[in-house]
Amino acid sequence: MKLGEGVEAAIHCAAMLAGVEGNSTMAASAMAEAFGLSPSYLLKHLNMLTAARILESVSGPAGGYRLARSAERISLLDIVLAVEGREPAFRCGEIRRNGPVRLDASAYVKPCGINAAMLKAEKAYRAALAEAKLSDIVSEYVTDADPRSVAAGCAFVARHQRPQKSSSTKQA
Amino acid sequence: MKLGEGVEAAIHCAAMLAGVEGNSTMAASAMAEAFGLSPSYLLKHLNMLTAARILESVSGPAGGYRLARSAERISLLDIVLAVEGREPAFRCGEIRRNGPVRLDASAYVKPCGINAAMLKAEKAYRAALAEAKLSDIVSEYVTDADPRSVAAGCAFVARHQRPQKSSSTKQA
DNA sequence: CTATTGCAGATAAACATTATCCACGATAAA
DNA sequence: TTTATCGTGGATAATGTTTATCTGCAATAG
Repeated sequence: MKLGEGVEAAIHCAAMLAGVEGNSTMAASAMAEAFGLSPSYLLKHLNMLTAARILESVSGPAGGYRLARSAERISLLDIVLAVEGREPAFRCGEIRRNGPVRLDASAYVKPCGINAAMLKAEKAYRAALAEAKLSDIVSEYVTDADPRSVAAGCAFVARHQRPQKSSSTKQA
Repeated sequence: MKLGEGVEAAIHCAAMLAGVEGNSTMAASAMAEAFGLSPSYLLKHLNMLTAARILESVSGPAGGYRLARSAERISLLDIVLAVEGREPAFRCGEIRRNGPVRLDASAYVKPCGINAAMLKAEKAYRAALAEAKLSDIVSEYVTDADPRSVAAGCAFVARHQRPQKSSSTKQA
C-alpha cells in the first residue's frame, strides 16, 4: 500500500494557503519554491484540488490559489481523495469465480467476505482522516513547531500572498 | 492509494488452506488453478507468506503449503503486511525543509504534524485489519455464502489436499 | 533414480507515477 | 491595446513499480 508523493505536497500547500489573508492568493510557483517541488508537476495536484473545489484559482498576473472554504471545513480526507482518487485501496477481483469449477453467477450474489472486511478497514482509515481538519494541522503546527520554522513560514506567506481586486465570490 | 492484487490472492489462498485437514498440504499449482491465477507469480506471494511464518511449505512430491498456525491466530493484517511490506502508506518526505529558506536541522526536531495525522489514520486501518481473523472470514463464508459455492470449495480442497508423512512440527 | 514440488534470481512486459513542455485563455497593469 | 504573468489542458517523455515468466537448484516421496 502506497500513497503518491502528491498527497504530501497537496496537504502542505493547503496548509500554507490556510495562512493567506482574506481572498488573497498565492501562486503555484511560490509554493513549489517553498517546498522544493517541481512547479509543473505541482500544478497537476493543485488542479486536482481545484477540481474537487477544495481550492479556488485566479488567472492572470497577481493570480494564484486560495482555499475554497475555511480550513475548519477541509479535512485531510478531502485532500487525499481529491489527489489519489476515490477508489478503495482494495479492489476485489472476484477471483473466487475464476477457477475451473464455473458456477452460475447466482452462486455469487452475496458479496465477498474478504472484500467486506478490507472495505471496513478502509472505512476506519477514512473516518480517521475525516476527523483531521486542516485547521487542526495548522494550529498544532503554530503551537508545537519550532518558533523559527513558524516565523519563516509566516514570513514566506506574507511575502508571497497577493491581494485580489475585491470582486467575485465570498470574502472573509 | 492502492493495494497490489497479490493481497487478494494471498488472502484467498490462506482461507483455502484453512480448510485443509491436519498437517496436510496443498500445492501452489492447485491454488493457482482454483483462482485462475498465474502459478509462477502466485509463488512469489506464497513465499512472502512463508517468510512471514504465516504459511509453512513442504518440498518434494506431495509437498505444498499449509497454515503455520491456526486460522484464529492469523489476521488479515498479518497477510497484508507480509505481502505489501510493513512500510506505512504515507511517507513523509519532510518537504517542509526543502524550501529556499534553509533553517538549521534543530528547527525540525518536532515530528511533522501532517505525518502524525496520516500515521494515526493508518493505525486505525491496521487496527481494523488486525481484528479480522482468518477464521472469521472462513466461518462467515461457510454460513453466508451460497451452498453451491461452499460445496464446490470444500470438494476442491478435499480433492487436492495431500496428507504428509506425519513427522515434523505440530499436528492438529 | 526419477518425478514433483518449492525456492531464488534474472529478466521481460505492462502499467502507473513523476516530470517536463507547449499552446492556450484569462487578466492586471503599463 | 499591448504585454507580461498566471492557471489550464493535453501531449509526451523518463522513471519506477507491479505483474508475469523462465531457468537452474535443492528437497524429497515413491
